[in-house]
Amino acid sequence: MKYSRQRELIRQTVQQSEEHLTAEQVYERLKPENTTLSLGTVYRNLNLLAEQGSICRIPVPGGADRFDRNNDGHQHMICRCCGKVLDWRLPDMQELDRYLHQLTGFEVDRHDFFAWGTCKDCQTEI
Amino acid sequence: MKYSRQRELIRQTVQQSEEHLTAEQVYERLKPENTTLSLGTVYRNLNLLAEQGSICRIPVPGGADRFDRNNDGHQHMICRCCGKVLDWRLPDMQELDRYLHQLTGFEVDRHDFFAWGTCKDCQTEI
DNA sequence: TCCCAATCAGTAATAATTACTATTATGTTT
DNA sequence: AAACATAATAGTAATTATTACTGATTGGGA
Repeated sequence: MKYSRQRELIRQTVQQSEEHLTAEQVYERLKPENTTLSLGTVYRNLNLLAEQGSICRIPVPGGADRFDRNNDGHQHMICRCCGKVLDWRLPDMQELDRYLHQLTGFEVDRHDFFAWGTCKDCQTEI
Repeated sequence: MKYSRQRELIRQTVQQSEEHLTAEQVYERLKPENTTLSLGTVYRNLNLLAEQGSICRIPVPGGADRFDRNNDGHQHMICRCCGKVLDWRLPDMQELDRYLHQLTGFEVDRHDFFAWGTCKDCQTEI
């Protein structure tokens, strides 16, 4: 893979962010300083980086995919009300994989675990 | 909620299918016998039925949502190769909810747990 | 039977993402 | 350092999944 300034900027943006950014958000953050940057370039590079493993895709059902600097198998909790995404960790995923393999012959290579609900802030608002 | 012939047909189609159908697939199955049926009607009713709990939405990351007759909190395994969706069951989800609530205050009302990988059939093909 | 809101069909619009194409940048070879 | 091959880009068009809109139809109670 050939170096590109754009890809480098996109990787840094995701890796330096505390939030889980969408492609659009990455674009918006970089566009002011990089006027010729194209949204297509952001999408293409986020896909490349996710495939290659340097960032992690969070394929949020019913919304735009988000990207996360961490790629260490943590899970996500999504608030139906405000769309916030929280991280948490579910232990013993490997054991689950072994169990599933025994049961079905399925070779699992990744998990997307979403817990849907209402976050603390939104509960008090209602 | 008022009765409608279209909604009834859509519910039956999902509930009688062994597979996990997309809105498009439900439409394709019903269209030949119901020439005036509209795709919008299929989407609207699938949403209604899912909200009301008589069918279950499977929001597949990176693809069209699928609908399942079962609504009993089972999980799904998706084959990257052929797109097949398998069912399985993860025990003790309630305990997990309690744990998450204690940890974050998040009120969890549903889980989407996807295990991604390669199914038995596709493994032998490669 | 009359009425009204729920539902429909058909179409247009939207949102997220990918595909296409001509141009530019990168790394390598002379 | 100039020339080359090709990966990557910008900008735009296209695609996919889904929702919104509108005027006609239908279900079910008064």
